[in-house]
Amino acid sequence: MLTPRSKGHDYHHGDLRASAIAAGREMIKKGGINALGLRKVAERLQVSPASLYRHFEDVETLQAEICSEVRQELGEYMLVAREKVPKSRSKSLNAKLRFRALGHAYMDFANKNKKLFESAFLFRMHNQNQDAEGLAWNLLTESLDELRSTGELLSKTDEEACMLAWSAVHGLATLVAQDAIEPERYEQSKIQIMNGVERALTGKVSRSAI
Amino acid sequence: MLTPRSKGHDYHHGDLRASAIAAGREMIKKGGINALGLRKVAERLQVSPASLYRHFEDVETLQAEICSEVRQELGEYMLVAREKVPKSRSKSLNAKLRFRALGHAYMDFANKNKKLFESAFLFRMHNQNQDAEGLAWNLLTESLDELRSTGELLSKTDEEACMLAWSAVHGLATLVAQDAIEPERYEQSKIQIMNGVERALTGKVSRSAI
DNA sequence: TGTACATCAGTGAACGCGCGTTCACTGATGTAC
DNA sequence: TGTACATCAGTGAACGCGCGTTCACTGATGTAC
Repeated sequence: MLTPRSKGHDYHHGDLRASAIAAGREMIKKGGINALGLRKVAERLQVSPASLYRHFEDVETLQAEICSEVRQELGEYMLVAREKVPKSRSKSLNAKLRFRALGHAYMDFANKNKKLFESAFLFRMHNQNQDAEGLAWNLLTESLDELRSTGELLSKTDEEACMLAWSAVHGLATLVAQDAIEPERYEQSKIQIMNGVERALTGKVSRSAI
Repeated sequence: MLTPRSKGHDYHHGDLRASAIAAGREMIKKGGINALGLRKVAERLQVSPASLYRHFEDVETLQAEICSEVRQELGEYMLVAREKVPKSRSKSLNAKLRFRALGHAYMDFANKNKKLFESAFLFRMHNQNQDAEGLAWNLLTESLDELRSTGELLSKTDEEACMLAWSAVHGLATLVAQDAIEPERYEQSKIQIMNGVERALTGKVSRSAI
């Protein structure tokens, strides 16, 4: 069970599949979805183009798998951010802070990974609709449940809460990913969005939440 | 000054530039930004590929001009919708209705012209930053001024109003354009967004506005 | 422990394709005389 | 009104390029005996 590297130039790559996804991810990260190409991935991995067909049906499958992976990353990024929120005495404040952390994380991910974020939603595989986008979405509804259970959610707004929160946060994320927001205004904008959403959902904005 | 058509097969096209933009627009409308190609446009117009270089520096210029035109269309679509709003007695109700009309129009345009909308913001020409996107944006700030002058805008929200309104509306527009919203839920979602935004900006939602 | 063999992840050469762009050209048009 | 000429929007053929995909192949690996 020695590592295959030890034997001369490895005829077998080791884990070409994972490497291809990682390499493709980097290409999208740098140049957007159109920068990804099967031949370019092969060249980057010092491997023949044909070899990739052992692992992916075609180039679209590769695209879709990378995008799915990025959506998963986004969800995990949000999860981590939420868990970092320090516990506060008040349950309701806690719920608000956790909610805001999710929103911030979503937008920050888009800001840090503009091209990846932009691409992630362009190709959804039809076979698995709610795998990864589901994670971000589930975190949102979970968070709204939390707010609701502490009585912070205006009863009138309950139905529309999800839609508004999602659209507003996704909207700014999209704008920042497309460089439509001046970088120096981003942090401020992010807070404005969360304030607006919080005001719409709860009728006010907690000072300590800002 | 007879129409050039009258003379056999027209060697000169008439207005190749405008035709090319129109043809390109249709291609993007059907197949997204990647469906646009210089050779395809030429073929569609029954014209040699080289002829297009009399009117466009390269294919990117053509792309950019089409996208700019679509942004202009979007603004005009909003303008028309706003002017259709019947005048009401109350100035403040009037301002709200006009505001909502703008938001609805923005999202409706995206819903009716998914691919065009999606593409419109992908390519902004660097030479003219605020021509056409400016129109939609200017209508928004104009509308917020209107709300402010009737005293409907919460003073606290003033700074963030613009950002929230823009992000929320643009967010749903993006989602619907990418087929991330089930068609039968679109109308409802649209209203939810505008209710949420209005609540965030004014602290309440007028019954007569829904 | 050594040998024969099936497996299958890789190779490398070739395929056809459509793309954007170039170039020397042609012929319709409007203008000057 | 008729003719010579400059203009310039079109032609059509060719360019090189990079792409996704295919195919018969090769050789490293693990397994059965």
